Amino acid sequence: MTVKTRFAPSPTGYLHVGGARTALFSWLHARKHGGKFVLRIEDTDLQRSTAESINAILEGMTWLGLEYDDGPLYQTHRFERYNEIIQRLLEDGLAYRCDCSQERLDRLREGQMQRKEKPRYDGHCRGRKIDAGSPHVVRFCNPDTGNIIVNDLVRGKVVFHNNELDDLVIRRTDGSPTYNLTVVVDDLDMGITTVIRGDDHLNNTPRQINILQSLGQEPPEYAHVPMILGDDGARLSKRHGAVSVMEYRRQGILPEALLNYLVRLGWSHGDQEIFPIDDMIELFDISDVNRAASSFNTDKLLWLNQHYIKNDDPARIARLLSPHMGELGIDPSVDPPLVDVVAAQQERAQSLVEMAQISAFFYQDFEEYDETAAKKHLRPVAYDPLQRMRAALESLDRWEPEALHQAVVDVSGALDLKMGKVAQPLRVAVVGRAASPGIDVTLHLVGREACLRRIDRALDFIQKRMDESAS
RNA sequence: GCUCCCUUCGUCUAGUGGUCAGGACACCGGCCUCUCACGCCGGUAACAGGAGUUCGAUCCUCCUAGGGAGCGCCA
Repeated sequence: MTVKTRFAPSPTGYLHVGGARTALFSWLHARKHGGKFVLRIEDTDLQRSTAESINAILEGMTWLGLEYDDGPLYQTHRFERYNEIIQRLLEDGLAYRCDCSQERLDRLREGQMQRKEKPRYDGHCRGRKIDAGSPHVVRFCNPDTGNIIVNDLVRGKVVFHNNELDDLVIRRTDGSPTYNLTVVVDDLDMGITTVIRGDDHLNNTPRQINILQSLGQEPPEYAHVPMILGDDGARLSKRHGAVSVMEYRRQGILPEALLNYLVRLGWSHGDQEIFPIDDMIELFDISDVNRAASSFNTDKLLWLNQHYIKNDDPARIARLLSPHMGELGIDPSVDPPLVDVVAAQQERAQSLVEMAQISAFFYQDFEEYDETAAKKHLRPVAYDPLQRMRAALESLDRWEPEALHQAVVDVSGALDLKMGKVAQPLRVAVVGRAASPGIDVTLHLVGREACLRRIDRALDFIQKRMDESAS
């Protein structure tokens, strides 16, 4: 049988990293086994489902490259089918109408809680004949005895007792079907062989198996993967920072870095840390996923991100960096070529946002010197070296890295100074900070005109300092 | 409250009835070096607790503690 998995989010928010990870696992499982991966939108909650949310989910899936072979399928388009099944269950006596009032249910619940029992429906309407024309819900007639055994691919064997379960509502008063019914019907109709989802659904599984069996069907395989926690061990939420997949894109994370990070959360293959997509598909095995929840660690994600930035084709990184430059008000299509900037900065940034920030000086004069850098390097002792550097640079007829490097070496030699004594003031003068790519590449990319202009500015700056201390 | 699930360095994890309990991120040293970064070398750091089984338990069993999920006319 061909493997078929699905990702079935409810469109009530953004695609968050936890959802993205279960989607990734499902996708990997399908790809590994040459199967199909389906995207299904569980939008039966008409109050909370929104079109924006659907778009956000689709956008997130696309960005991550988790392409689906079928879908998106919408549950709201399938109400007829669900009703057909509900009707069948009613006719077979496996479901029944219930008109218990909210008050009665509340009272029942309250009494059970007081007696320290698990709150659940008491089957009051099971034997009653309720007119189909009057307001009612439909409940599934859950077996009273026996066990349900789930052989979970991640959890192993989990046993549930039917006497712990109750008769759940499968159709609301307004005629709409509920989650536990729709999942069962959809997974069945779509031929899903492996249900991979968050472990918050583990407790729903026996109910769904019961419905499935009452329809005369065999349950699919299940794999309940643990959730993702925040740095502090609490359930991941907005206060931990970014939870939306698209937020990571805004923060300059590469999709392959996020995927690599997510696949290693709760899963591993020996000591391997770097997993390009093809490796993941080859090596991933859903049954190797850990049972315990794991905490999201942004530092490690950034490390992976830096790894991918560092090792990727500069042209691609430049393309991805471009919008982040735009955010800073820089037109990335002017000189120097963004690809050259990327090549120079590739090992120096953990994110595209950071790369944009540390690369702005290539395109525009900086506002102010970094205070400590100026204090340390733009001092009176640096005046003479800077002035000589300016002269040397001005007379240079080739503005190329080798020639620029030689110029710095020559000036240091002439003054009998270590190279750093010349290069650092020069760097601060040209970039405004104490850190940048190699001084030769930096000067080259900034360009002659801007370099000379900024050196003059630095000389003025030092002159002013000297004047001030003299008076 | 009841049912189900989980527990190895701060974090992600490997691991076996006998290991100096391994790797990665982070952190701390050092090297490289015009700065930063990269890279390289080294270091700190963990089997939740208690019983039992066993010649021997991180590993098997039970209990406790802690964490999580579910118990909706939400999904």
